[in-house]
Amino acid sequence: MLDPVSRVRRFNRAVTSAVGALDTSFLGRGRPLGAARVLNAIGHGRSDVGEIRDYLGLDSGLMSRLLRSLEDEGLIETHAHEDDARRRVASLTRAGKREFSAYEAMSNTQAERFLARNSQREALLAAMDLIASALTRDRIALTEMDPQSDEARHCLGEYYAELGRRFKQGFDVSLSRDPDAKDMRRPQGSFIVAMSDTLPIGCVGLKGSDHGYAEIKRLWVAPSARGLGLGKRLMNAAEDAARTLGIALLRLDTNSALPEAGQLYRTTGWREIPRFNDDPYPDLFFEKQIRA
Amino acid sequence: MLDPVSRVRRFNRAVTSAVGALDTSFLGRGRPLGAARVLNAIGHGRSDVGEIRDYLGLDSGLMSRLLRSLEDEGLIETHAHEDDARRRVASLTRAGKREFSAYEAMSNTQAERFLARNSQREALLAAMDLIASALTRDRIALTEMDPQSDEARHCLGEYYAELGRRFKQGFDVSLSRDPDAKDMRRPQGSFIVAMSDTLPIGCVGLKGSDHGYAEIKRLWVAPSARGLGLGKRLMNAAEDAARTLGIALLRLDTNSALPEAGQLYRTTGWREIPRFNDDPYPDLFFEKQIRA
DNA sequence: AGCATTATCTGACTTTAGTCAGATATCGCG
DNA sequence: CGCGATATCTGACTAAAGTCAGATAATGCT
Repeated sequence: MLDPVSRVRRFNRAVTSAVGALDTSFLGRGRPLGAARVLNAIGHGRSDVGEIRDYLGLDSGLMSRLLRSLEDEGLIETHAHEDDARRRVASLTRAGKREFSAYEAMSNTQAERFLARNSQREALLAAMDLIASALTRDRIALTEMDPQSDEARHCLGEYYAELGRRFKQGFDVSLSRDPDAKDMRRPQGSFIVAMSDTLPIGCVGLKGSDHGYAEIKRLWVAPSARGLGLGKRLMNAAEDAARTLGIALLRLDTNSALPEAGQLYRTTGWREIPRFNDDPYPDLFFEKQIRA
Repeated sequence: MLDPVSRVRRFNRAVTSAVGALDTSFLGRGRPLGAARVLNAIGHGRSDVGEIRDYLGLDSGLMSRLLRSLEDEGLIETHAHEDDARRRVASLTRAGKREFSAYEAMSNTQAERFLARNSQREALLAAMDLIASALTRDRIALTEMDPQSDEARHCLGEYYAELGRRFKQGFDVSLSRDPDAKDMRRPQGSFIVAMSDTLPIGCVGLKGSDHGYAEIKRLWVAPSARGLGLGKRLMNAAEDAARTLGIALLRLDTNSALPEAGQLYRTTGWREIPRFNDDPYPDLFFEKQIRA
């Protein structure tokens, strides 16, 4: 049982039984699993009834009854949607929030126990990130975000750390031409984060300027998400953003110590040009004309 | 959402939905999940009705009805157990085997598709092994096996490959004092493999001799299973085997390039002794007196 | 205003899963 | 042989999940 397929199937069996255990523990709060799932979906911020139904894959009749039962328990309230009175919006009552926290606490303890029982903590977490990214690759969402949001700052931190590891001389942001956050916000520019579920796994910045071109900055993909074509998706999104901002010419700088980046640019219509700034880190410069 | 617990929970969500997808595809064969699970348990070699019931955690009434429905479909037959007519033994009919293969094919294709869709194949497999080992650590079974079984040879192959990587001068089995398989079979000795589900993840050999002592050889734990105390469990099992064989003195040789092994021996009652053989690879020698 | 579309809800089901109290047959052991 | 233990089965339930055909109400578009 050593071939790749058997290994995947062994993994499936192992997680199936672990997942089953969590479901069983959820039953411990005296509520059927279906109702518990709806309650948790609402707790995690999914308020729109239709959205919850899609997310959980429920029939509309069933969904309606589950909502009713949670309402009867006094855990949720529903209101008509502001802009469309056909739609309903659910929210937790005070009691619902308590109940939701109890489920959250169970999930958290279970996760903590798993981590505490095992000594290869960092290796396990990296393995989990990798597998989760592979499993959810079709559900990676690219979202425009503020360059100073938690998600963006996480990505940038990881990006700088990686440059520090990969450049022979290390990397110090303060020596680099660090773009101003405001140049990566509309209307000057844009900052796009790739989210897999709740985890930021990649980013790219579009930095506007008044030199007649905008720059692509801080393209980063988490190690656990490489090989999924995410770099290309981020670059496309950045180009789309540039188009909506009426920008026709893009430039970027990079370093030959990051060969996969250079490779990506060369195969997606970028053209090498002479140095156009005095940042000490980059040694490769590219330009791309985009058409609206 | 970057703290360890959130990462574990993101992983949980990702695999939950993947596992759910497989369950749904199992429904595609027009049979409720419960019946499909019983059929697959039988196909995987679990024939005893009680064993299946335990494995799947079913009530005896429910189990009985599921068996009956599979029988009505003509997929299985049940007979009284040879030695105990109260127990029943189930087996697949020809049609049952066909149906089972159809489920197997679905599981295999799903696994293959997952591997094919992702480029980091080896990294993914290693991550899956690691997580599966961590999740099933309580269910790792140590089994005495023939040193020439597939499982044993897999372990030995991995062991030699690892020595090759860790010894500065590499490792060539033919230069080492490779123990004869027959010295690691009863009644001379023993060979023990640690199985996690169907995957061999560790081994140890007990090599009998006529010098008044036996040797511990080929202690190996798969990288994905380190940190679970498996080395110690394997050593204990080998000592137990020695006791049942009436052996009172154990020796072993090892190399200082494998510090975790030396550490294990020192903390479990082994005492360093002078070189007792002319094998070119080891540079550390230990001995342990065991009491019956 | 009229009408097809959309979102949700209600009522009337069926199927699946699970529970529990006996019934039946066999076994191990004195 | 007799008796308590064990393995499975049957019947009679309940609960949960899921299905489906309308009903109701609001919306978007002409």
